[in-house]
Amino acid sequence: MDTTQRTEQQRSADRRRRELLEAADRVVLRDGPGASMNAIAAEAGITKPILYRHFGDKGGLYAALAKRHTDALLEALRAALDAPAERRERVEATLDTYLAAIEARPQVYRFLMHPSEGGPQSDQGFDVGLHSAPLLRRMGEELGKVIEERVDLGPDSAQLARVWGHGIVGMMHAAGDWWLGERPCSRAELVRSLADLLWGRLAAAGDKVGGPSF
Amino acid sequence: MDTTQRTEQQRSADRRRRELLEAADRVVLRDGPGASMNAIAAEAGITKPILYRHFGDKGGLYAALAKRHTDALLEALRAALDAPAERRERVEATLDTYLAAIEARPQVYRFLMHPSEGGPQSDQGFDVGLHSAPLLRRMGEELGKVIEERVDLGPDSAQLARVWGHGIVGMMHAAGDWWLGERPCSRAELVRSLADLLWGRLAAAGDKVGGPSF
DNA sequence: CTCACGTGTTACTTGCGGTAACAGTAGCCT
DNA sequence: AGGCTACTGTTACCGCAAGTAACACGTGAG
Repeated sequence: MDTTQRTEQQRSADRRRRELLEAADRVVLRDGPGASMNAIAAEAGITKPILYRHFGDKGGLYAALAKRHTDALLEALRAALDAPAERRERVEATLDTYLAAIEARPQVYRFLMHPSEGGPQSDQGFDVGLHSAPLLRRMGEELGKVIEERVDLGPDSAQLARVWGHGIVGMMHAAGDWWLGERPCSRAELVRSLADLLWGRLAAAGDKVGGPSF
Repeated sequence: MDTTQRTEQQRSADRRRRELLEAADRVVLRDGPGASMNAIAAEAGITKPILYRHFGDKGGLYAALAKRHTDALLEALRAALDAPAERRERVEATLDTYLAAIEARPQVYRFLMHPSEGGPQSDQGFDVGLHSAPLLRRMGEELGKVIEERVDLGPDSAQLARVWGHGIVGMMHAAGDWWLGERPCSRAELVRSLADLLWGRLAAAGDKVGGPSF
């Protein structure tokens, strides 16, 4: 049987794969999301066809690359989410974890969310919709699950929790994206503002009376 | 003076421009967001360089195309947002307006948000980050302004309102995107769920006691 | 020794965005 | 009238990136 040999070679292949991914990571961080397959292959010290043998096409490489970061981020979020603390505290910790991650590695973040906006002639890229969506979807689904597990929402809780999961993730993402671009306030303030929003402060606030021109 | 002639020709150019945009619209709706400049030119009955003379580059065409739809959507949202009604009603109307729009024209929506995911060899596209962001940004800014105008948030209201504007838009967008893909419930239910979230139901709900494995 | 197989290469095709360089046509000026 | 300008349109091309075919080297098994 060749099982032993096969596993041997598979290990070798896996190691190469990891090396290639790390090289791709370096290139993406340096050249921005518009990195070409040629550039990645060069960084890895090899040539294009090998990349294609390992990852099929550019989407495959991207997916593998995204999965690494996505998994790491999701794990951090899960930790914040599952901490034994008050709900508000957990929510703030989760928001802060996410925002800290995108603040610490904006290049990675931009790669995952908005590929192809780095280089001079820029685009020439692949697709984001096919990959960024999965990241947000996964986050939304996970959060939905956690909400359903830990919060008592009465009937239809499953549906409601999923809606909220995706909605909250989207809120976090959009606000984070905007914040990262404009930096209008500190991270802590942003976290607090968003938590306040989730805590119903919009409903609780009063109308402004002396509105303009009404 | 050649002002008359100039305006004359400008009008002609504007008409052509509109025709080209409509052709582009048709192609994008048919071929998905991966439509090539050649295809658009062919649909318009002309050839590529004319498109480039009118729009500069693909980004220009995309921006013009996006602006049409974006403006229309924003106007509808403004109407729902500025209606003379209770706040919760206005919020629900706005959410419903947005969701109805993306439900009615999912192709347009997918083009604006996730270009390049239609065709078989798909990508080969331009960038979305540079264009979808502006749409969400504009919506977030507008909503933030309205919130600041109409809701009494105490000190720091400007900042808070902007954060909330972007956050709520992101929530709406992510939930709508997910909903559009999976259709897990009716539009009305989704609107209600999201409004409930904004109304602080997350904070108000109790913990689930018999959690699994804790 | 040879044969299969995995790793690597060069050299190519295809298809895109984008750009010259050229051709026809309308109106204006003298 | 006849030429000048300005616009619209074309064909043919460049550059570049994704993806592929075909060939070359090394190595362990029979």
